[in-house]
Amino acid sequence: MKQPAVPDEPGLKKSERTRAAILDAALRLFQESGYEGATMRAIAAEAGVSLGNAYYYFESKEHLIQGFYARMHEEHLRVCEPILARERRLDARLRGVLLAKIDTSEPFHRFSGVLFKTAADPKSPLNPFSAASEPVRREATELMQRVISGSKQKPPADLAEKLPELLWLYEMAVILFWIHDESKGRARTRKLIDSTVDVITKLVSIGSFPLLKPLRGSALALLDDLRADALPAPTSKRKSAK
Amino acid sequence: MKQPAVPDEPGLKKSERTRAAILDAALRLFQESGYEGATMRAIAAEAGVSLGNAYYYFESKEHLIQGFYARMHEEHLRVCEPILARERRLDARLRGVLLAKIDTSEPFHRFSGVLFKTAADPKSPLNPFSAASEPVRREATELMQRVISGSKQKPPADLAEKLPELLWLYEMAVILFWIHDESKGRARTRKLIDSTVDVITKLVSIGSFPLLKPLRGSALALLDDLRADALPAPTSKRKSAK
DNA sequence: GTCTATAACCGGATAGAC
DNA sequence: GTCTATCCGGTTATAGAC
Repeated sequence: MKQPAVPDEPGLKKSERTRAAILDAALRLFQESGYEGATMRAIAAEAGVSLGNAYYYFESKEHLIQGFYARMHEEHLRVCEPILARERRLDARLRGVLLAKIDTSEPFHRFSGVLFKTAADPKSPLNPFSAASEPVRREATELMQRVISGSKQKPPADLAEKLPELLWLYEMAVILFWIHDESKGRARTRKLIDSTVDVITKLVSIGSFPLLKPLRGSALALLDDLRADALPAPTSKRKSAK
Repeated sequence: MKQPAVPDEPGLKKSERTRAAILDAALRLFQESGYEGATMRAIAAEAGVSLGNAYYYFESKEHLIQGFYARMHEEHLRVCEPILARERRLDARLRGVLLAKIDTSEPFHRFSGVLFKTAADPKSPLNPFSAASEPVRREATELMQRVISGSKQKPPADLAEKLPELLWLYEMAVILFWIHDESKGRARTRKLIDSTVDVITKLVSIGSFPLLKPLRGSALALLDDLRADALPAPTSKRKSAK
């Protein structure tokens, strides 16, 4: 019995270890050579397994990226804790969470374009709207819920209900911008975050003016349409799996 | 052999005809078998040329999609003419142009996902923000300019200046939604267009309220940041963006 | 010098033996 | 679970034909 790699991890079955070794090798090579540069053959070799064996654990090269997602989100959560514990203003909380996101993502900026590329395909399991991404999506939305509920500002009820999802969509837009951002220190993305957080908190605070009621109604109806297409309704039970 | 295909087109050089034949074959096979299903070998065969020859005319499979873009935009323009001649209200003009867009795009919905996927890659020439896409982008923005200037409604000057670009971005968002839309007759995209056109025209009409001046200022500054990223801008000095 | 064709190459993915 | 051998399709090298 050969030990593939990472041979002395405690309390893990062999298959778990092999799987982890492949994922580790992949992430290492992705950072080193980019997504295209890291061939499946090289990843398998780096992990000390055969090509076919790598495919036994990961259906496709794209599926290796799922692990990347999960690790990045974990790291983001960790970094957000002190921010959410410290800040009480909505704008500071939102700004902190977004800056943390791009900071923790920085090591992967180089191949994030390819990542987004595959994520944009409606058929890809990596698509953030897909059923496969539901756990990640829910966790990210919950983080936004915490951003709101921990702040002193209280938006009107109908808006508050949709706000976490809206902010998640906004976070995705920021990430999209970041992917295209080649400026030094991602200065442009930082500026964008500043500007947009400004606009958003202003929108939320004036959102309760009676004058804007019809507009708010239209906008919220719009969000319902959006979700109907992209996501199964969040409250619905798991009645029919796709 | 000697005559590739489409042998009796008038007034075109052989090379032009060969090029057109390859593009025709590609679009035909894309619709028939999807983007992945249509292999370069099959496209070449369908066009009556060798594989190597197809690559002489089109640098890569992706480059075949450029032709698709151009044709779709042409068709869209054609269909928009009567709408712009007829309608005078901003909402009707905008709605008409967007519905025309998804209607003319319908035959290609099936592989539009892959299309968008490649377009999302920052390095791809198909990326709508890239330099290579500048002509298409400019033409689409000009169409939005016509939508505004031909309407009875007159937005405030600072907003009017940015509006065509904003509406183009909005159009892109609608297309992104449409790509993911599998509902019958694209009912969801149609509904989305209705809702968003509603919201947008309301925003434009209340956009001149003095109350909203600071918000408008923030939003317009935001758009400047956005464009600075998309188009190579005069470099600002390294001021601490923190 | 513009076109066209054939024969590789390379890497993602699969089949099937052990 | 792990391997080797192979397929398949995008892409490239390169040799000739017009």
